[in-house]
Amino acid sequence: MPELPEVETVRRGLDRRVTGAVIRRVEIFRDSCVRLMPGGAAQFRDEVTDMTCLSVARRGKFLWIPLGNGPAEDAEVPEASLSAHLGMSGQFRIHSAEAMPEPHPHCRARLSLQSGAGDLTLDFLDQRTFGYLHAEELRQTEDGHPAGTGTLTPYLPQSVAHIARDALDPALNVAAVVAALGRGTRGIKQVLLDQTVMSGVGNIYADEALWRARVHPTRPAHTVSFRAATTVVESVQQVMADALKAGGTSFDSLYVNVNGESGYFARDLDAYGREHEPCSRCGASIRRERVSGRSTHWCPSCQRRYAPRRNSTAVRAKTPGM
DNA sequence: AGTAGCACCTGATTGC
DNA sequence: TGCAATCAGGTGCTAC
Repeated sequence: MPELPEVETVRRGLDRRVTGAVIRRVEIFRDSCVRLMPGGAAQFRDEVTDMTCLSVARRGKFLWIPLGNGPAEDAEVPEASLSAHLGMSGQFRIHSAEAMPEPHPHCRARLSLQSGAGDLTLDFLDQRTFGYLHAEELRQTEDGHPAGTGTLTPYLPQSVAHIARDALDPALNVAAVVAALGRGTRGIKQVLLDQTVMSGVGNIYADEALWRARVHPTRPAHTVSFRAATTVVESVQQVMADALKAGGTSFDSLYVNVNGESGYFARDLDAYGREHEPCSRCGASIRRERVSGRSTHWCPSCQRRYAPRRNSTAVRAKTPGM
């Protein structure tokens, strides 16, 4: 499930049942679900089999399980990382050995785990196959803070090193994010979606945060004031915290937690998916338009499109309406 | 350096 | 009814 609140819901579900368990068997049903490893599925199987899951960690939408050779102790230096990204449609499902169904048609991999509470299977499902698994090395974070949510250690997988800390990370450098949101020629929504500035924001919560902050999604970043950019960051943090409380947003069975259950935030969305419905703040009709390939929603009354100030000497092209 | 565009996939839904 | 076009919540590579 794509954005931060959904991935965090999955992380919590995994953490409760997987931490401390030992990976005993790996079945790969579709080789291409293992990426970023020269040896592919076979190498993945070799590197994770018989390793212990020390914890389940997350930064933005990236998940990883620090692996060790002995009993689970999150304080120790992990030997390796079992890393995962859910892409657009990835899911993890956990079943106890007694109640294990046949693998779902979209099941790409199944891990069999031995835990203190009994044997489990961990299925990785992914309809659109943009998600993936891999095993890799970890490295220390530069700031020495914990690498993300769900780990106390500063050890971060190599593949996550280029991703900024996420919106709900206490170690996030908010001032740097605010500065970045006010820089460049891209629209502010594009900057919000840039995972190297601040991670975890996807298409739904970008639209929601900008609606809350009353900022138009295509407004060029360099025209956004310090004050407005600050409000945008705070709105991102608030909307994600609200969504997390509701167990994330889901529209259908593609987006569920590790037990296959849906979250409830969809009914609390104010902009995303509400084209032609009245703005819950002012009543104007919510608009939708494709902006660089992504469906973008906003209130044309609360979120004014940027219109450069008229210049008496220059003749300007007519700016399109809202 | 910063940014836009496209490629990577499957499946459900919409429109002719 | 059947088939094609369109849409879906992400990331990363390439080329300008």
